[in-house]
Amino acid sequence: MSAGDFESRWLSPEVNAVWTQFLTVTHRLEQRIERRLQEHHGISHTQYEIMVRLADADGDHLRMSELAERIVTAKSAVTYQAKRLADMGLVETHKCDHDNRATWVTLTAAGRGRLEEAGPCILSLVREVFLDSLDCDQATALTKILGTLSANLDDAERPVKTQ
Amino acid sequence: MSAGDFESRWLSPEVNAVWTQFLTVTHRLEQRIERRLQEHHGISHTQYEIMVRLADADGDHLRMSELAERIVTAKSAVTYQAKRLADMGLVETHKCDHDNRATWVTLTAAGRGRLEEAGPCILSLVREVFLDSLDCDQATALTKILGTLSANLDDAERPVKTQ
DNA sequence: GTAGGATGGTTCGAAATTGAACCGCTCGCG
DNA sequence: CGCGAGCGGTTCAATTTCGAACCATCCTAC
Repeated sequence: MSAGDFESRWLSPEVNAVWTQFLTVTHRLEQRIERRLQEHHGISHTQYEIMVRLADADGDHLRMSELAERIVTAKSAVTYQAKRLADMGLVETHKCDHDNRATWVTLTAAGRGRLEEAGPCILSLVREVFLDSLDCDQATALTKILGTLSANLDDAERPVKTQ
Repeated sequence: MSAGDFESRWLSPEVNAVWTQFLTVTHRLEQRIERRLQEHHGISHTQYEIMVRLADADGDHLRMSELAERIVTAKSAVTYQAKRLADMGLVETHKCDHDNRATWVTLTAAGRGRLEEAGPCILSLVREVFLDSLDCDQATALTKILGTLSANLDDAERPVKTQ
């Protein structure tokens, strides 16, 4: 508590416990989602997230790099997964008229169908294990926490453009 | 708000936004940690976590499966990473006297040294981007949230032993 | 004791992710 | 126009992770 030198380099035991638990809990949750999705619906969490973003998008389509940005992965991973989803018939790819470089990925009817099965299934898990346990104060706190965390990450990402 | 059928299968827009942001933010944070660790200290986040758990443990050693449980990965992944850490000289493995099946993994002096460099580096990142932004209420809310989330995951993990 | 089931680890193959290298296309500026 | 910078995607090798199969050891009950 008063060991300034210590505190500045490491975390206090309590804070450290919170941080460790954060890591543990996010991993465990991720694993449960992954398993549920894989077992019940034959898709990975990444593939599910791709489809969710497409369904949210205007006209059910998005470019490769837009997808990469939204699901926070490398572009090459999106190329790979889009191919797999296309093989499954859940997604289609075609060139964009306006920009010959771009590749559109669009959700097929089958893709939408699969999403309508999988969505409620995994959302019920998320609610059950996570969201439903929050009381009102906790929910607003979590919202705020995520907001500032997001903003901090944004800031940290522009290394030079400071100010 | 009143569309009961809708609400029960999907998430309300606001809650959905929180959930999406949760996924995004955890991914982004993970990536920043990974990159920082790799660039500045030549180890992956998994390897770092292994060493942290060892340093926390009594006598600086832990068995393979204890490690697997604590960092929440498959046993085979621990075998793999322990081998890599051993190649770097940061860790040593030897058989346990009491149980011939078990393999002890212990932190070497070099490992402890590396950890003492890397720890403050990544913890400062975590504080800067995450922990320091929390006010008192948010911190206690987060602690509680993580606690119940953890408990919920525990419950969900015993599929049969209900009651 | 000893058979059978559980526990601890390793090995193997399959799948996924990453970053770098690369190609083609677009756009702005002279 | 046309050149060069930068964007959008793909490909490739390297790394990591997972789960299943497997072996060895331990332990309990008979």
